[in-house]
Amino acid sequence: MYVLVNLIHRCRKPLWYHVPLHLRERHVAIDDVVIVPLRKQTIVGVVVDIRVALSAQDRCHATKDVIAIQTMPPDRFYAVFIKKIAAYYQCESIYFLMRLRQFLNKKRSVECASELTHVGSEADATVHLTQEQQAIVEQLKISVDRNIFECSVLHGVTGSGKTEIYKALMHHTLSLKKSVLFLVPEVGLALSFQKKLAQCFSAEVLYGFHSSKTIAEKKQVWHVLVAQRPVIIIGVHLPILLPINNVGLIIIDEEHASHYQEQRHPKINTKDVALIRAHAYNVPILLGSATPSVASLHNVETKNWKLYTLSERFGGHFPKIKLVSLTDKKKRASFWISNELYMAIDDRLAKKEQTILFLNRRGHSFFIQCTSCSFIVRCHACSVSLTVHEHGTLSCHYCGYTMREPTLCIECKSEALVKKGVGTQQLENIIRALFPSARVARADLDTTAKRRTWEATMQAFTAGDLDIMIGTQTITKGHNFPRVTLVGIIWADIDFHVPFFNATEHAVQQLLQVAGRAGRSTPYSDVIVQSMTQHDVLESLDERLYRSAWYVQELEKRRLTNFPPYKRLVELELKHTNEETVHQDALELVLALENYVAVHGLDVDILGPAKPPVYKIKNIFSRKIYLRSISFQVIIVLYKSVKDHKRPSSLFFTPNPQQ
DNA sequence: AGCACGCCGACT
DNA sequence: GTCGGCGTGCTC
Repeated sequence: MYVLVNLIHRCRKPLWYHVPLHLRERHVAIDDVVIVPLRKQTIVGVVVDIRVALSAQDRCHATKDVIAIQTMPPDRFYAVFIKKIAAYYQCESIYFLMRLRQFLNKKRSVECASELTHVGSEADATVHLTQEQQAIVEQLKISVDRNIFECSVLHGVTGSGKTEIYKALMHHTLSLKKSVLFLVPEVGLALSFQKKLAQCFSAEVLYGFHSSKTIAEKKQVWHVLVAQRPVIIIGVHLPILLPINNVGLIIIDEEHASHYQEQRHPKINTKDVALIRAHAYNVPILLGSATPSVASLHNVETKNWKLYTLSERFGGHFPKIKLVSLTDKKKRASFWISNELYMAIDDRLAKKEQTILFLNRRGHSFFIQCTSCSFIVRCHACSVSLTVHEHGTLSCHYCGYTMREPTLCIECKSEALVKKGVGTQQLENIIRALFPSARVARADLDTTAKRRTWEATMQAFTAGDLDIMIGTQTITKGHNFPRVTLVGIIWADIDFHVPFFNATEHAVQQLLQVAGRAGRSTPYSDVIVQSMTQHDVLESLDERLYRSAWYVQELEKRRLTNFPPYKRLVELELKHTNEETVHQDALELVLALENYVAVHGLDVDILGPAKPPVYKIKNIFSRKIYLRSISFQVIIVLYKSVKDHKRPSSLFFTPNPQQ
């Protein structure tokens, strides 16, 4: 017997292998995962065809033997699901299996890993719900019971207790012997949720599955899935691709987060894949957020998605929001701290209350420039300036390249080097100088290596051992600090002018998330929003007005500019080591696309080619082209007409791109 | 993806 | 004459 195997190796041609006698009893089938030799390596592949004997033309090579047939967790919908996402991302199914590679590889020894020994008391299963929460849970339970595909958006203002609803639904799903996929947009959140949920679920049903878990811990999950036990799996990207036969509910928390899209190609978006999975498995999916995405809210209007609202805070009250211009020099205590913010911080210190200072410094950041020749220290491999870090080093956010801070200008040898922009480190120094007696800490999560100190900072802040915490996006989500009565946003409009259709959406969501850290258990609290320019969005920066004011305005803007959710958008990215080559390829690709659209009379807009803001990463140049249409299927037809053209650059397809 | 093969430039 | 750059193409 022979099998045709698609290799996990970006080897485009499937190859024939012989199934030796001792493996025949395993009844190899199409879509089975097998381990086969290739040259001197052993690699994983998927069976795509089976023959009793090979014809003469197929047998031109001496076929090698299959080494093993891999035991996968049983999952009757898995093959169909993988085929659907392969069609959505216009790539081969094998790419998705590559993400699960470490579980498929030879080392079978780990498969019989011993059961974890559980320590600690049995978890307390009681969940206390408000009437508002209880009513929502009862509605959602019905779709879990009935096993039907249903999308629900849970719009719960910050501090309204969305987690309590998740908990109740998790209990219910487990009681039906079904599993829950619980997804959050970053590892730090996955860790803190696991801690929180461990108080009401035993370690036998609660599993984390993400990059900060060891391989042994992940193998443990694999083992549990093979055994088909009903479990809760918490993660970011990977869990949505696991074969789980008994999924009963998928929960996407912070569903607005752009982080759900992976950074490397194919740029899988966990939320989109989860929607496809829920549909393929006929299970309900719950999308929770204090600031639901425009796309999800629009689906409530047009696609019969359900919308549930938690409009009251569990404890505490909503903060008072104050807008302050940063441009008036006379009104500043320091360059980045307005008088209003200074007075407010001073007031909280006197009252022994806590302050969060938020600085969003993605992209433009803290760099070194020469004042005599205006040279900026840049990365040699990426098209970005190097960022100033502690201990006199400069490093690149994209490739990690690090160098010592120069004392002379590299270009003109002048000594007139200045640090420009604002960074959390610099802000910390300013705050320490302004408030020498305050206990100040910084919580930015640049490297995963710093996770320990980051957690320690979070804990100290929660316990009240700190007065002021300075941080970036990582402090915007999830955490509950009861003693915070002041949130200062240093530079609110920093991201408003990013050239992407949903730039303001992401900026507003982030600002509301961080503003929501204030007043979790106090009757009063303030948010001071500092900005460089006047912006009408900032005027209505109140989460209670999110749907009634901001969303309505933003939706109208999208309609007028022909962007999602009114049109479907796909990003094509070309990459090559030579900039001239990628530029030529992009021009030719646009011509080919325009030609096909004209000949076949398709209703598709072709935007670009554009040189992206960061056009070189690790010495690879990039160009982007956007395809826009009412119909995703028409975009696919158009893409298929050009994807296999011969060109030096590699071409990548990203549906529903998130800036 | 690796790894081998192969065709041109630099060097003992 | 040989060493080694990496461009091209194959892997059952």
